[in-house]
Amino acid sequence: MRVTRGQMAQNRIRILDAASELFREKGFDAITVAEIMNAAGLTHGGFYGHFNSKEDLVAKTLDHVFKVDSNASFNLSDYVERYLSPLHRDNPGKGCPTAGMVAETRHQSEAARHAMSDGTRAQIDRIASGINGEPAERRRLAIVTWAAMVGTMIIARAIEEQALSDELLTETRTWIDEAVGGGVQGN
Amino acid sequence: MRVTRGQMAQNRIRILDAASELFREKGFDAITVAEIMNAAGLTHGGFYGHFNSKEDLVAKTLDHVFKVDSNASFNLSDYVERYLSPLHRDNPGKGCPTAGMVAETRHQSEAARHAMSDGTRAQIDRIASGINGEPAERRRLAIVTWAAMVGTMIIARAIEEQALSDELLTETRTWIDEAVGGGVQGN
DNA sequence: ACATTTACATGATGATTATCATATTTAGCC
DNA sequence: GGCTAAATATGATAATCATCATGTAAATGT
Repeated sequence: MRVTRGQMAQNRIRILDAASELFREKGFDAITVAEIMNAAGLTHGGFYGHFNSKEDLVAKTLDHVFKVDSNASFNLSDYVERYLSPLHRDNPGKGCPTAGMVAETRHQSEAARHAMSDGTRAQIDRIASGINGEPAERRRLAIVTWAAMVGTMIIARAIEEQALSDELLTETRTWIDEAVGGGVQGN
Repeated sequence: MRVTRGQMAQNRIRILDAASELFREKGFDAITVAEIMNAAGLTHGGFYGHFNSKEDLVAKTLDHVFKVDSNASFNLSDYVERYLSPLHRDNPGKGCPTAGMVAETRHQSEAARHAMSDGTRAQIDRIASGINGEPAERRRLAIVTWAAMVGTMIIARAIEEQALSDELLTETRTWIDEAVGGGVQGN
């Protein structure tokens, strides 16, 4: 049955939101088009009215999730504390799109990798804006901080030994506090 | 046709080596059992004489690759320089097993995640052994260094924009040189 | 109001792929 | 040297899934 223009636009968002969460949670390959549509409250057939292919959806999902992400207010210390937490580690579906999807993005379309470029650049700029010092130093520290956060989260999620996983989170957080804490701007 | 005990053992290694390279290159899901067996010079049917399932192979491959890895001689500065290079970024199949497989390991069996734990712990110890200072500080810096290396490589491989990708490699390398360079032991 | 288009549902289809069944050959043991 | 079991090859099978085909109802424009 046909629906309103507005309803259709809303459905599209619901699909993107569902895809975003499911992809972060289980990965692009493990999630089926039908599962995404179901999570969005629709059936699989309608999918191709919204997207050209699953590949297309992946790219659009990355665009979408980085757009949403950029609207949040940002305080570096708070962000790092929430990021490097067991809660975040244990809930990838609601968590950082980069930590959840970067690695798989390597095998995706150019459009998807382009979206990841944009998300990465924006994130580095955002982190750099929370650091004091010379521009070049701020940028370098922002890159290392972001890489360490993402790397720590991905490793922490992959390993079985919880004590080690916890330690990675704690130690990286402590290091960032020290390296960047003195340079944090604002409160 | 039946083969020698020795030949069979060698075939097993060939399967593990092939799996190791293909998994790093394309990911666990994208590679089929048949492809691995072909790369090992065998056909798909023989697979189940060596492993119980593909899931089993994934775990055994991680065990195998971290075992091989641990035999290499180790100098931190050289290692970091080779690691954070475009050559390494562009050849994941021959590259770091962690960078190539950690993210996907989250969705694998407990045995696989256990192997990843062991590999991670060994790697952190190895890096820490290349740093000077108090034990706790060495360990923390080793964790951050490793997380930043892995994170940088995963992101650098995922993004489309080469200039940004190159920059990530360079900046993380520069940071490690500064942070750890003064603390490097030996030559 | 009507005609038409469209958004979505239901129900194929064809490809892929892990795993199993069976055949074949020969190593390992007597 | 011959027997037996093992290692691999060849050839199913059954499930999964992206995508397509078609139906249906209601929204949109006149």
